[in-house]
Amino acid sequence: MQISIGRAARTTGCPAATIRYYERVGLLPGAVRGSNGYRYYDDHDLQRISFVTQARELGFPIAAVHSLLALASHPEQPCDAVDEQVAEQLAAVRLRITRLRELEARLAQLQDACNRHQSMRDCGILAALGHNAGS
Amino acid sequence: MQISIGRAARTTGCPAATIRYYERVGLLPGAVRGSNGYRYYDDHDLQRISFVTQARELGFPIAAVHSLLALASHPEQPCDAVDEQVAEQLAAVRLRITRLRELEARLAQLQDACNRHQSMRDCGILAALGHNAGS
DNA sequence: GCTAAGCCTTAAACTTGCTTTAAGGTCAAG
DNA sequence: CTTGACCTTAAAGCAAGTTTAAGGCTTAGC
Repeated sequence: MQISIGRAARTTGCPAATIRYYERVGLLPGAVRGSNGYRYYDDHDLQRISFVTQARELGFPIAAVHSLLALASHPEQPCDAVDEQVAEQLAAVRLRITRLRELEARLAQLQDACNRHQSMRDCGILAALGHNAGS
Repeated sequence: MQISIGRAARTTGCPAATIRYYERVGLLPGAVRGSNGYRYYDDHDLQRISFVTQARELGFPIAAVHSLLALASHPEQPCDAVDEQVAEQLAAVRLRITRLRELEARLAQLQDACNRHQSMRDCGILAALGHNAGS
């Protein structure tokens, strides 16, 4: 069952332009073309698009998705390398969460610094940004 | 007291190339130039560089820093608008934290899905990525 | 049969927030 | 007076797409 790129986009949730982009950067093989030049996709292609989309949504950079795909094409091998990639990505996500929480604390503090007065002259926010108080 | 861009960079922690970039995009006024064409900065300039750097570190997009600077230059006005920007940014950060925690949960699950076996054929990770299990 | 909407094609430019490179002028030390 | 660190500019590169321009296909309605 062959479907056009627009339908593939609606099916997978990955925009058509992005599918073309993934093809260009080698994450997807060149699609089968109709006599009109249109790309057509079957179930297998859709699965691959989903794989890439899921991996990207999980925050894996394009290069990491490349290597996941390469690993996935050798089902005999042990999956240690895949594990490692996941662990790495998990660590990266946790680091980002930590950073963002620090940021959240600073912003909340900034919010407190204002709150009680009306003119910007005495607003703690602008003062805090001015010199490196708060960091 | 005038210092060169390199010293200003070391003092503020903002790389020289980035200071030039901020000047180009209008976050910093054009610096005073020596007869050699070099940029020179005084304390006031350094404060402005710090303001911009701090705001960027807090995740404010360039456009938001622009508007914070515009607001900061009218000290008579009430600071509601500044509050609002901070609140907005805080909300954005909290949203990102939420998203990242979801991501963390999915990745942790993915990690569990493997763990117990050795060949990629049965590895839950690749299976989970293949179709939209796990999402 | 014809037209208009809606889908497809490509290459190339735009986005954000810088960083890096290339090619060259300047300045301070030894 | 030469070496090395610093400064200048314009331009290209990065991630990861998105948007635009200019054009061809296809299909439903009249």
